[in-house]
Amino acid sequence: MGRAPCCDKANVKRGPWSPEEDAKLKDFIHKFGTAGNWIALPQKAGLRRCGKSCRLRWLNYLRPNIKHGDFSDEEDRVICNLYANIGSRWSIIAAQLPGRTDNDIKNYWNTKLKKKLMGLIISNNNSSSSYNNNNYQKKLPYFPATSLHQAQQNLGPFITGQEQPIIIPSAQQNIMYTNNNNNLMMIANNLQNYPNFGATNYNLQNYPNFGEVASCSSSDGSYCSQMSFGTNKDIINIKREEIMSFGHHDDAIYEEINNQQFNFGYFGNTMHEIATSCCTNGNSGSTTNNSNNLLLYNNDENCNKSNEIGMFYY
DNA sequence: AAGCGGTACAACCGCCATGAC
DNA sequence: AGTCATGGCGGTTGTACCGCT
Repeated sequence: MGRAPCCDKANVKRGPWSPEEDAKLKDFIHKFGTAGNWIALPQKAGLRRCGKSCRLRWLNYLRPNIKHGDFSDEEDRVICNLYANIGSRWSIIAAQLPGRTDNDIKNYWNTKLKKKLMGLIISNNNSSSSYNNNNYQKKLPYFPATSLHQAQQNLGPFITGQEQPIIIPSAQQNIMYTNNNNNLMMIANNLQNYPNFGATNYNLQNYPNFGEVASCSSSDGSYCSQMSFGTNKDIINIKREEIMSFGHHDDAIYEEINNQQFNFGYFGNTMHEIATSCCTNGNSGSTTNNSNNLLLYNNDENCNKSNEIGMFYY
């Protein structure tokens, strides 16, 4: 037996609210408040609506001082910053933006802001030139680095000091990078669509040298096996064979650091694997020093590199 | 003008936490 | 301590609108 419905679904009106209904709800709440009981409110107010529907209508549209649309750059920045830190906790994000509702912010993120940020992904075969547009870059939020101490706390056992390589969970969602022009990119954010990914949380945006320099190089001319952030000391060794074999090891993702394997996340069972490589011009395998593109690929069922998801430019 | 696809956003659904009893 | 009603929340859906063909 399931939960009893909160209202008689057959006898309540659904769909868009009419101005008359809005007026009734506003009038009632102004006179009597909600009395702490939304379920009983519609009957008292003479509305053929579910109590939950009344609550939503009031909180999202009728209560005073609600703002709609026209998100400012500052609001964009706050949303991006918080999303990068806490994910889709819309109510918490909304609490930082007076007049904004969680629903509004959620819709804004899903329909506009995410695309705005992910506009940095270069689709197949496109050149990166359009992403050098200054007008666009100026609007990007910037995530300042904090302390090494905090970074070490966040990274836990995976950072042993600046002299040591660190793991970059390259496919972890919501990781922000900036280059030396303060241009920000969100990398691999689309991987949030793989629900089991991210079993381990990292917060690399607090790594002190993030926000400074990002570069990519090839050690043997055939593929990128190193990415550098900040200084030459901060080398991320990416063993491409491992990255190319996402999902091969019990659906886990490994990187090898100092001859030790670290598992830093899982994909679900049904996804096709993802491969990465760095390159300068969108062609896999043609990597050169100081490239600043990262390609993501879908792999097919046989784990052969298939179509490109997109190229991240940073 | 009609059909179609894409987009934006209001509204709904269902799960979960909380508090009253 | 257990049960249940309610509110809160995030994900998803429905639909109006718009631009393109």
